[in-house]
Amino acid sequence: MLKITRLADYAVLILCCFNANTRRSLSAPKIASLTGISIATVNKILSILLKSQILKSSRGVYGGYTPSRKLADISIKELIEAIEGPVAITECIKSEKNNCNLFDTCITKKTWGLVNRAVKDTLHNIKIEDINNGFLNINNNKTSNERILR
Amino acid sequence: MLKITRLADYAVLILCCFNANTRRSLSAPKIASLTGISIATVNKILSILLKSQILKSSRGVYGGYTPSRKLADISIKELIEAIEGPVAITECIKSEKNNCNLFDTCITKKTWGLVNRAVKDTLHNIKIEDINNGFLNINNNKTSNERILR
DNA sequence: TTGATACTTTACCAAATTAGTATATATTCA
DNA sequence: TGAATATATACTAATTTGGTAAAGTATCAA
Repeated sequence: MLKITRLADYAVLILCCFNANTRRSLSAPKIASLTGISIATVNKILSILLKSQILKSSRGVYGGYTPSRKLADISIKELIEAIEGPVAITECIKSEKNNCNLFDTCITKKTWGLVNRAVKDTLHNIKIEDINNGFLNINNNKTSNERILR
Repeated sequence: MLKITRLADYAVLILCCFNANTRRSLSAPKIASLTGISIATVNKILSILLKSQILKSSRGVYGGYTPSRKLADISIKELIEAIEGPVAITECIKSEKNNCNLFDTCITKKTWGLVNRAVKDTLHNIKIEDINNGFLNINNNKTSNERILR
């Protein structure tokens, strides 16, 4: 199904807990209580986001997590890819390594490549800050209007 | 993962076997040999597309399948939805029925609604005929450029 | 130095989804 | 009547997913 995983969904929700202005770090238990996600699951996600260097952390009593970059620079696409790996709406997109028997003869491969790019662009253009501001403008950028893909 | 199922992928490939000009019907074995998909799997997909009234069929020695409508009017979105059900990139999109514990409090719900619409639009704008012509213009229509979603 | 708080890593498992196949039946027409 | 075709249902193996558990390591303040 054309669906992101629940963990990726959670990752976005978690990033939305941080405030663009105050540089406050948040502990995992705090995030769990803010979002309603279980602490174990929160931990799992945070450690992935840490490895992807989207978050940084500090240990100890006053430890916690903070975004490594501005919320205006962190996109939904990044978060989804941190959790799920590269966005690839079909098998043939993610691989040189031919994981589909039809790879060589298939005539729709090219199409999926284009669709994939369109989806990725959409996800890339939505930043956490946009969500927090409650204001979203989901358009491809102007250049995409002239883009004729073949 | 943000991926369509392989069967949905196949469905698109199968529709691409039909020719916009000749109204020839194709048998399941013929489609299997054209695409390289196994006959059993082809049968499975064809019967789904039949129920969705995207294809019509006739039995008997000269039987086979034909698209119910023009290839210019059949979108990728339709085919994906025939196989997988409505496009819903998150749990909260497809349901009144609250399948996510966070439904009531979640602040990203609205965002996913907008992303979902953008993805659906993209898929809707690609028709089988476009693929067969090898010419694709994946843009949202002009009105979408002015669309400010909030 | 000790204990509370928090991060970190790894592994596990149940449930759901997916892909593919198999089997049996019905219809058409030469 | 038999060959070619559609139609329907059920089954299974493999994979993915969501969620949890357990056993650490680090920091800091009392």
